[in-house]
Amino acid sequence: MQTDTICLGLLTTGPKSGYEIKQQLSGPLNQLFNLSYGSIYPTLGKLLVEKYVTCKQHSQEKKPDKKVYTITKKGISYFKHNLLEDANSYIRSGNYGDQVKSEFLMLILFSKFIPKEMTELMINERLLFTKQVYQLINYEGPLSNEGDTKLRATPSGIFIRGLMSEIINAGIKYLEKNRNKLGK
Amino acid sequence: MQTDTICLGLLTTGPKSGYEIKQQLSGPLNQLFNLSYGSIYPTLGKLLVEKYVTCKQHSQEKKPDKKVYTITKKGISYFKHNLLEDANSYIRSGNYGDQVKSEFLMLILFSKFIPKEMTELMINERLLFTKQVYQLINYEGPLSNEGDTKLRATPSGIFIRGLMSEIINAGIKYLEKNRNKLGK
DNA sequence: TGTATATATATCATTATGATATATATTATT
DNA sequence: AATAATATATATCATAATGATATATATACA
Repeated sequence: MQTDTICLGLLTTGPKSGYEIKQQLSGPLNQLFNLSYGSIYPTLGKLLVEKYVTCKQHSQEKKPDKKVYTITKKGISYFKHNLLEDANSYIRSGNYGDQVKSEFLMLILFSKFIPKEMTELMINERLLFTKQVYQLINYEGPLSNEGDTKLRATPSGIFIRGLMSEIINAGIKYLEKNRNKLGK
Repeated sequence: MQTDTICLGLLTTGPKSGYEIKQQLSGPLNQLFNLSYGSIYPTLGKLLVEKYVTCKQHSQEKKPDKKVYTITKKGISYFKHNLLEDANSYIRSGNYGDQVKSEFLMLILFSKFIPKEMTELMINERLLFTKQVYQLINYEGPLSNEGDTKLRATPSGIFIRGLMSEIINAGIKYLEKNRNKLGK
């Protein structure tokens, strides 16, 4: 899925800044699709030129100016069109897996070349991190991010949240039970 | 982790062609780190120039020429050095998560804009695919790929295989139980 | 007979990353 | 009280990676 489709998709739940789009993609619901600022900001610029979004500059007293983007009618139909094309090519592609780059698992794969205290440290940090993500996903209280709040209430948001929760939990449980088998 | 480090790391288990490196990264043990041919072949070229690997051209009767790369002593020490740097910066980074691009989950996230028969199809294909991956991971018989056979026997290979198996299984179980909740 | 898949390498336009720059407020540390 | 680090916010750009395409042959399949 292209960056423009993802940006527009996230804008369907309400106006957002580039910073908020990035936040949402790194936030509790997510880790489904990483995007850097270097691709988000230029994409929003292009979407503005092509009138798929409009932009309002909010000057805040205590923070830098915030550019809030709103999806247009043209943008919505463009998004829907792209999404259907993506769904079609996903089905036809024969490749139903995800694209993953796991620094952690590659380091574990080559862990026989790494001092075992270092590997232990890596596993400790990874466990702490994934437990935090697990708690964020299962957190039921109010969220500061509007987009996350809305997504959390939709069927797909609930579905994905549950899926991520199960997967992350399986990873935590496995790491805790089997980490001792790594060091031989 | 850079492409050169990964290529050298996979070559520590024995000589390989670019095609076999790609195979191993898409194979049963893996999906830990995707790399395209467009980054594997130029990287092997650079590693050859810098004498981190040697190359023997095997002309096969029925297939195109195969360039088999072997890691040198210089390559091994370069690999170990890079790996320790990567492990260090992983620990210091504060970012212990993975980089993921899941076309499937992004399509599910926006599934309210997709006809439900199409979403059903997508989920069916995804389930078939992940079940196949699960079987490949848990397959105990002989493997055609030498590198996979060797990796399967190492502690880190066994560890990662077990982890992937648990995670994939959690995903399958969740999808089967909860797919009906998506369409409302 | 024609088509699709597997083996095998290579290139390249387009896209994405990761680092860096800029600026300010708040929180944490020494 | 001073300093460092983190959070908010946008933007650019050199470098790196992807995804598509090209080339060539064999086998399996319909």
